[in-house]
Amino acid sequence: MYDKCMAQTVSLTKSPKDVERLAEQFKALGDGTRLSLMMAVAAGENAEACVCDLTPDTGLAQSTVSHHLKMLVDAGLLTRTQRGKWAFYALTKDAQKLLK
Amino acid sequence: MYDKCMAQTVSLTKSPKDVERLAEQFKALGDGTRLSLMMAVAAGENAEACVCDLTPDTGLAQSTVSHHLKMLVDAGLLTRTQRGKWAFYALTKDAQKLLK
DNA sequence: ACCTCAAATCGATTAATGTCAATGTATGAT
DNA sequence: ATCATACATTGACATTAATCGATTTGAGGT
Repeated sequence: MYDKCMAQTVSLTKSPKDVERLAEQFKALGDGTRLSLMMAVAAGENAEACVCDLTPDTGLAQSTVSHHLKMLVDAGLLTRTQRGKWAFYALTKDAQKLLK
Repeated sequence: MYDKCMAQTVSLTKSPKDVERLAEQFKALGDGTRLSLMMAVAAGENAEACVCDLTPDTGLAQSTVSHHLKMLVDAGLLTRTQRGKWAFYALTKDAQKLLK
């Protein structure tokens, strides 16, 4: 019935580097804890939040939350701003695009 | 200067189950190999591709590619259709939304 | 029936990730 | 100067994930 595989793949639209960067962002979002953190930040007043507000809801240690937030910053999904004793995190453009 | 943390988080818009599902989809996309597979599928003729076309570009073993494709199907990002000896994979609506 | 080809599954190994407790650092208050 | 608070970093541990080779399944062809 079928005598050959009809499909043909063509060259990708994104460079390998772009793919890796995008994969890094997806990976950062691909964890329940981190995705919840992102949504908590987005839902915060002025669309930002500090660690002290974010930690309790997670049920995790503060150091763990801090670690996850760093990953999200490194992936270009959150910005970090120090204000007084607190560090405020907010979504980047990339994050808004991916979570839209 | 600042005497309290001003930010307040509010309840999330998505249920925990939705968050977990979405996180699973992001996790599935959060791997260079799988993301490349998704783009190769999208770029294929009729926006579909079979394993035999996808495998060579990855440089990985066929069993590994098959494993990744299964993960993408389980996450609801790809559909699988058997045609003759070949299995054709295509993007789901969810995938099109996330990769747009 | 047998053979071939495409793909999936299995078992094992190695690498990466999530988590915590403990410690370090920086900021502001007393 | 000391202290408390808010976060970050480190080191260790347990779990998960990526990968391969070998085997199995399934669909057609001879």
